[in-house]
Amino acid sequence: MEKTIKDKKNEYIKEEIFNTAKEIVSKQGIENLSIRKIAKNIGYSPGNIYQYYQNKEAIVEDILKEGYIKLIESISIEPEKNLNMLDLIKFKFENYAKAALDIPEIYREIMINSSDNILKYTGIFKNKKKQKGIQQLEMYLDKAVENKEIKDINTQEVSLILWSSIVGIILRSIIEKNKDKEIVLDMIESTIDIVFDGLRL
Amino acid sequence: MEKTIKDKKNEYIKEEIFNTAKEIVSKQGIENLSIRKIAKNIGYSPGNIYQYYQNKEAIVEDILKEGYIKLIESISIEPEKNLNMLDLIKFKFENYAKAALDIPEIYREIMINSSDNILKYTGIFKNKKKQKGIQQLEMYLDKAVENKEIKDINTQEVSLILWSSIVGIILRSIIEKNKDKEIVLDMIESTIDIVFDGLRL
Amino acid sequence: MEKTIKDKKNEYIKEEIFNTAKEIVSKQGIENLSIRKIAKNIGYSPGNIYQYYQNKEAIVEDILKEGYIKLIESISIEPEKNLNMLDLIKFKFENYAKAALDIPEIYREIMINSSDNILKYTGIFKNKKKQKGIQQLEMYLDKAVENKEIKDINTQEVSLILWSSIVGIILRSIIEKNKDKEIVLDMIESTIDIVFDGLRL
Amino acid sequence: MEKTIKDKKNEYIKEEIFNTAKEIVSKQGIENLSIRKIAKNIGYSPGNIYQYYQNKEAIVEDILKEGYIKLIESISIEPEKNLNMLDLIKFKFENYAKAALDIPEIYREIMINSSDNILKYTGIFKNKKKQKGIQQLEMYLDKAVENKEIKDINTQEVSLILWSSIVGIILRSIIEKNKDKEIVLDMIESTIDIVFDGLRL
DNA sequence: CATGAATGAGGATTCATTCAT
DNA sequence: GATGAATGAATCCTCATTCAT
Repeated sequence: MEKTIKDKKNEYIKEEIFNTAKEIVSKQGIENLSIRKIAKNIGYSPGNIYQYYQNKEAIVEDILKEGYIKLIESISIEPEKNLNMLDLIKFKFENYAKAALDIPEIYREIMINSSDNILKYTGIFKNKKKQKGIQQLEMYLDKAVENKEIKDINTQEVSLILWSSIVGIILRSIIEKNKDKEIVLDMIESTIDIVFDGLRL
Repeated sequence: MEKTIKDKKNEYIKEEIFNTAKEIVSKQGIENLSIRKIAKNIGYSPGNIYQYYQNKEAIVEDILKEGYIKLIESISIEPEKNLNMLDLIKFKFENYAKAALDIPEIYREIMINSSDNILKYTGIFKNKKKQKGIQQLEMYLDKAVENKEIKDINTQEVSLILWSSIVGIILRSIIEKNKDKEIVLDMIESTIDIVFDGLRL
Repeated sequence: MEKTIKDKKNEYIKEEIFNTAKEIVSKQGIENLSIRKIAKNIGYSPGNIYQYYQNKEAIVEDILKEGYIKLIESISIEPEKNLNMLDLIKFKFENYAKAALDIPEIYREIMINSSDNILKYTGIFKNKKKQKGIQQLEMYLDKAVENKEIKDINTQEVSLILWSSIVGIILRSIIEKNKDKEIVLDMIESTIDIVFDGLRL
Repeated sequence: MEKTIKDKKNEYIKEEIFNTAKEIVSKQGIENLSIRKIAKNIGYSPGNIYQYYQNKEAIVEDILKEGYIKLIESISIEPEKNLNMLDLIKFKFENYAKAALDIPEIYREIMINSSDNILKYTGIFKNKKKQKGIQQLEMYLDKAVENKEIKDINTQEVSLILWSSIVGIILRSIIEKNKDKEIVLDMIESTIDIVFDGLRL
C-alpha cells in the first residue's frame, strides 16, 4: 500500500520533470533544454533528475514520444458523418496539421530527428513496418480506387508522396515561424485537391 | 610575386579550414561543428582559425552560402532541347534534387535553419521578395497556362505547394539517411506528374 | 537543521570565493581578476564558481559594494562630544580616509570606475541625486554658515571642491602605494584647515 | 646618406604606430589597445610592430611620456603681463587643466598608473626629486609669501595639497566623462581662490 | 624590412553527470 | 529520496609574442 503511494508520488515528480522539460522545449527550442534549467524550474536539484530519468536523452525521447502519440491520436479521430475518401483524407490531414501546429517545436524535432529510435515512428524509406499514418493513408487511397473515386494507381507510392509533401509544408511553416495556421491548412487542402484531381478517372 | 605565393598559401589554408568544417558538418551535423574540432583536425591551434575567419558564424555562413549557390546553379542549367513545361519542371527539379543529395547535411542545414539570414533565401511564407526557385517555378507554370498545357490556376499557390512538397521529400530522404537516390528522384517525378495531371484542362 | 549546516557550508564557500577574489584584487588590481585565478587559488574548478556567483561581474559588484558600504559606515560614525563644524568635518573625513586606506585597491577601483552602476554612488558631476558623503558635507557647511563659523558661501560648490580634493589626495596616496597613513591624514587635515581659513567671516 | 633616409623612414613608421596607438587609446581606452588593432589600423603586420617597439608596454610608455610632456609644456607657458602669484597660479593651472582635458584618456592613465616608470614623473609622496609642477607651484607660493600676498606657511605641504586637489578634480571629471570643461575650470579657480583666501595675512 | 602564420596561454561561461552526504 | 557541490570537458574567442620566410 505504502509502495503504491510512493509510486504515485514518484510518478507525479517524473511528470513534473517531463512537463517542465516540455515547456522549455516549446518555448526555447530543444537546443536550449538543459538538466539544470529543468531542475531550477521545478525547484529540485539537478542530481535528483537522475532518480527519475536515466539521462537527458531519455527525457527528450519521452517528449518526442508523447508528441508522436498526439499525432497518432489526431489521425485516429473519425468524422461524424460518412465521407468520401477525398474528404476523409482532408479531414484526417487537417486534424494532423492542427495537432502538429499545436506543438511546433516538438513536431519540428520529431520530424528532423535522425536517430533510429525516432525514425522507427517517422521513417518512410527503409522501414519494414509502415508507420501508422502512411498505413492509413494507403488504405484510404485503396478504398478510393475501389470506390472508383480515382483511377488505379500505385497507392503505396502516392501515399508516400502525399504524406511527405504535407509534412514538408507543415515543417516549412514551423521553421519559418509562420503564425498564420489558416495559410498552412489551405495549402494542405489545395495539395490534396490537386493530387486527387490528378488521380481522377 | 612573393605576395601571390603567400596569398595562395593563405587561400589554401582557408580552404583547408573550410573543407574540414564542411567535412565535420557532413559527418556529424552542424550542431557538432566547433572551432576546436576544426583546429584539431587540421593540426592547428584553435586561435589560428581566427586568422582566416572572423568567427565560427562566418565559417558556417560560408558553408551554407556555397551550398545555396550549388542549388541555384543546379536550377540554372538549361536543357539542350526545347521542352514543354512539364518536362522542363521535371528537368529542373531533377537537377535540384541531385544537387541537394550531393550535399545532404548541408542541404538539411539550409532547409532547417530558422535564422533570418538564411530564411532570406529559403523562406516562402513571409518573404516579400520571392526566392529564385519559386520565381522560376511560377514562371514555368504561367507559361504552362499560357501554352494551354494546364488549366488556369493560381500559379502562385501551386508553385509554393510543389516546391515545399519536393523539398519535403528530399529532406525526409536526407533525415532518414536514405542512400538510394533513385527512389527520391522517382518520387519527385511522380509528384510532378500527379500534380500536372491534376491541373490538366 | 541539516539544511542550516549545508547553508552554512554554502555561505562559507561563497565567502571563500569572495575573499579570494578580494585578495586578488588587492594584490594584483581588478584588471587581473579572473574566474580561473579565483578557482585555482581555492582549489576548485572554474565552473564551480558559478554555483555561487552568477558571473564575474556579480563578484566584482559584491566587492565594490562591500567597499562602498564600509565608506558609508565610516562617515556614519558620530563623535562622542559635540563638535563645531570644522572639527566635525575633520572627524568625518579622518574616518573616511582611514576606511579608504584600509582597502586601498578596492577604494581605487571604486573611485576610478566609469560604469554608470558605480557612478551612481560616486559621481558628482551629472548625478541628479547627490551621494551620501556630499550631502552630509553640504549640510555641515550649511550649519557652519548658520553658526557663523564661516561666511555665507555657495556650500554646494565648496562641498564638491572639498570632497574631490580629499578623494584626490587619498587616491594619489593609494596609487603611489604610499604606506605612511599619517602623511595622508595630515594633508587632509591641512586641506580642511586651509579651506576653512579661506571661508572665515 | 642612405642611412639617414632609412632612419627617416624608420622614424616615420614608428610615429605612425605611435599615433595610431594614441588614437585607439583616446577613443577606446588603454584597456582596449592591442598590437593587432594597431597593426590593422596602419596596414602593417602585427609582427612588424616589434621592429619599432620592443613590446606593447614600450608603446604605452611612449604615449604616456608624450602626454606628460604636454602637461609640462602647458605649465611652461608664461603669461604676457606680470601677474601676482594668485593670478599666476590660476593662469598656470588653467593651462594645465586645459591640456589635461585635451587628452582625457591619456591623462587618466598617467595619473592612475602605479608603475615606477610613471611615478617618477607623477609621484608626490616618496619622490626624492620633486616633479616639475610641484616644484614650480612651491616656488610661486614662496614668492607669494615673500611678496606678502599670503602669510608664512609650509609651502611644501600646501603645494602638495593644492596640486593633488586639482588633479583630483580633473580626474573625477574625466572618470565621469563630464564634457563641460567650464565647470571644471570654474571649480579649479574656486579651489585656488578659497585656498588663497585661507592663506591671507 | 616586412610578413603573417602559428602558438600557447588565457579569458568567461555552460553543461551533463557523479557522488558523498 | 533528495541535495548540491564538484568536476572535467566543452564552448567561443582574444591576445602578445615569435619566427621562418
